[in-house]
Amino acid sequence: MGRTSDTPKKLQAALCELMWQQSYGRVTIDAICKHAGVKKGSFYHAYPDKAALALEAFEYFWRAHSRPWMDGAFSPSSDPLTRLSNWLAGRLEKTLECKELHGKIYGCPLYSVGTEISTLEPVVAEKVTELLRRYRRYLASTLRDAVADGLIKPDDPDEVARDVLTLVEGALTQARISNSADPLRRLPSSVGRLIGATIPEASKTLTL
Amino acid sequence: MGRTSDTPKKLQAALCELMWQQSYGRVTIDAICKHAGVKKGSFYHAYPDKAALALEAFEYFWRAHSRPWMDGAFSPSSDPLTRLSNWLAGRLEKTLECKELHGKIYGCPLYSVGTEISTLEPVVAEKVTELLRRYRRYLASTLRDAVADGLIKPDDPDEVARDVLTLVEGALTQARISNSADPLRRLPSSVGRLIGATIPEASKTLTL
DNA sequence: GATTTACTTGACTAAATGGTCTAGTATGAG
DNA sequence: CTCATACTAGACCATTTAGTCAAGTAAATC
Repeated sequence: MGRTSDTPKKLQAALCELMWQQSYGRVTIDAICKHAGVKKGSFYHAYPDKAALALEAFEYFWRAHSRPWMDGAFSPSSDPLTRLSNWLAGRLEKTLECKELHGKIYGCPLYSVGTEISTLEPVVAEKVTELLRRYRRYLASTLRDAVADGLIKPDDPDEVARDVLTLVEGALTQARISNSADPLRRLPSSVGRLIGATIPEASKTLTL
Repeated sequence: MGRTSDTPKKLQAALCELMWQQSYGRVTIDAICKHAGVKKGSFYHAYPDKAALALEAFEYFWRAHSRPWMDGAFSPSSDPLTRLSNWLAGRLEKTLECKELHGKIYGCPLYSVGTEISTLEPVVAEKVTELLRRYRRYLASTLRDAVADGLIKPDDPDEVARDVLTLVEGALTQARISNSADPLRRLPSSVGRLIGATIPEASKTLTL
């Protein structure tokens, strides 16, 4: 009974984009509504406050962007090291596209927004931590495959996966701060150093 | 002529601490003034706005905290790998102290504030980038020494220094988001993996 | 000690912002 | 078709916030 609505989805997408480009704190409720094409009354009908929306916005971000993209890049149909190459090359490419479009590098919302709200909204920070864990699984699985294929030494793959993710997220953050893609360009060789292997050159034709 | 004043210094220290614990955007001018024990008129006499103060606050942070501490940890009187060990152990120790005191891990203000303001205050972001460069110098110099001492392989020390800093800053960010010191505990072995050496156990008695 | 000038004070303004409320509207179920 | 109900609209209010200003105060220099 009653009507249905895609207002929540619109709000999630709006907050997602705005807090990624600016910051969580800088995005006002009015701005979210305006960007989503939704009136304030509808906002407060859907969510009690910004934090509640943020919680779902991160899940939306995962469902709509991260997961599909990660599933493609980390498809077991590629060699383990090629998966890593795909992943890194893809992030660089997307970053460059974005810079072309907006003149600014935004990095990864998990880290940028996560740091900002960690003292303010612990619940949202926990969600971010969970999403980071999901990312890590792709890496751990890939590294296990690499060990199985004899491509890297059998260090603890879970430990190394953590390091790789930390390094990549760190580089994305660096890229945002300095508004330069250079930290990302260095990643293949850096990650290679970390796992003790050579990450293959990215195939230019890859589209994901 | 006229009177002198330590208002700027008080404001720098206040913003430094507040934006580190919370975030740049969340800290209001009133809060800074209150925390510094300074009235608003004095604030605007000293600085045109928050960004101008932030610029000097970061320099204050460097002068008063980072530099003295880094100079101690990276003293060439220690072995290169011991310097790294000192550095990592010290950050962990400070982090744990802070958590004991405030119940929260704050990470590194360069990354946390840097990400937040990068789209808003490019000038401040540039200052952050410069400070990160200063950090990197300690690492590059240490790695060069390590190569000279035959402790690590002669990879490009500047490149590796970048990676080490990125990894450490990434771990600090992770620690802040998850409010856990675990990412920092893993650092010695992670950094060791990255540079291809074993970082020695930290000497517990070290005070810096 | 006089004087000049840098600094301090705190009340004031205007704008932005989070949040509320009531009247109205569309739509799914019977 | 109609009715119950989830949703929408947007004016409205109370606070918070950045920034101003004019009058007052302290100290460095002569």
